[in-house]
Amino acid sequence: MNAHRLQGIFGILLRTHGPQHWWPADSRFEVMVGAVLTQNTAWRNVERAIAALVQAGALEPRALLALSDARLARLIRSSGYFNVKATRLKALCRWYLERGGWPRLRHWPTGRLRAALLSVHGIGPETADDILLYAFGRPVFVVDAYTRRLLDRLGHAHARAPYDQLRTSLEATLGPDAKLYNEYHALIVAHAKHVCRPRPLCDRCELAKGCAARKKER
DNA sequence: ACCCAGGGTCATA
DNA sequence: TATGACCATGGG
Repeated sequence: MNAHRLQGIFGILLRTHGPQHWWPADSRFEVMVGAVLTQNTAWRNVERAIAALVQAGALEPRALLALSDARLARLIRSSGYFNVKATRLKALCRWYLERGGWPRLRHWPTGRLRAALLSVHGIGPETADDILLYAFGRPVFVVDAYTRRLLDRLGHAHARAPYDQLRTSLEATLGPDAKLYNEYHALIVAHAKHVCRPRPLCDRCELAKGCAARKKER
């Protein structure tokens, strides 16, 4: 799939859904926390968990680390997998503080930052890339299940390829552009939520023209 | 009652 | 490399 096609898809998504203004958070640290909490979880449930952390004054790395595991798990209960995610949040906070937080990490080259994030227990490729793009502003294309599903339906050759293969393919085609990647990923999520559900309703959007799932249903 | 949601780890083949 | 079990809440 060439650059023109990818940009065309972007244009359709943008016209259909409008600018998304992502990531919905008030701070870089909130982006990082949200990236962990939203792992395989509806955003609605994450919002409640973040509100509880704010209420507890724990949306800050030191304050979060000061909580007991049980207390933290209770606060983020609504986001599901709360025991797992409590451990992951603490691991991320420790990593963040031990390296001097934003004042230091902001100077790290993207490759080193990505490798470091991936070394944190519970931070996989998508969570790392959410943080790189939306907290650090790095030109990294975030790939998620929605991205694969959409690109697969539209006939992208690497839609089912391993994570980094698809990511680097998209980045190579589009060129490094954090603003574009920011909006593109947000639009894909918006599209998945409002139009292109697992049972495709592609008739409602312009992408219907190239949608394999729609062709199959007819 | 079932499926899905802005994944990741670990054990196994 | 590629499956499958597991983690768990909340909405449709």
